[in-house]
Amino acid sequence: MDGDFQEEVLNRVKQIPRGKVTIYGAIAIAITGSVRAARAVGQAVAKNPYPIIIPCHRVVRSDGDVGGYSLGADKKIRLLRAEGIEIKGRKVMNFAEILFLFETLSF
DNA sequence: CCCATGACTAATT
DNA sequence: AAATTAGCCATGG
Repeated sequence: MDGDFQEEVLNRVKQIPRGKVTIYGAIAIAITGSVRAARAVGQAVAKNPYPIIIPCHRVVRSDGDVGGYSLGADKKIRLLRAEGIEIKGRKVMNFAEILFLFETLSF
């Protein structure tokens, strides 16, 4: 697909429904086809120009840890809880239940 | 073009 | 189960 990697990332982030989360690796796979670009995805969302508006707080680590946030991890946790997501310590509860993954069109 | 950086991961200890 | 480690990739200097 076209253009800018960061733009692709933000487009995916916008698709994450309220009350759910996805992981960096899932976005990496959706865009590049490999989980290896997960770290680059983190770099991209770190520069998110519109936190909250673009819900990058719904992107967490593969192990269920909330991960980082430009406005601070604690802010990220508050936002997620406000959306009905339960968090214990730094871990997302019911992880598998609320995990959102992207479509893999196979023709 | 080479090098460092980081909101990551998987594997290992 | 928590901490380390090496690997990977898109940026920016």
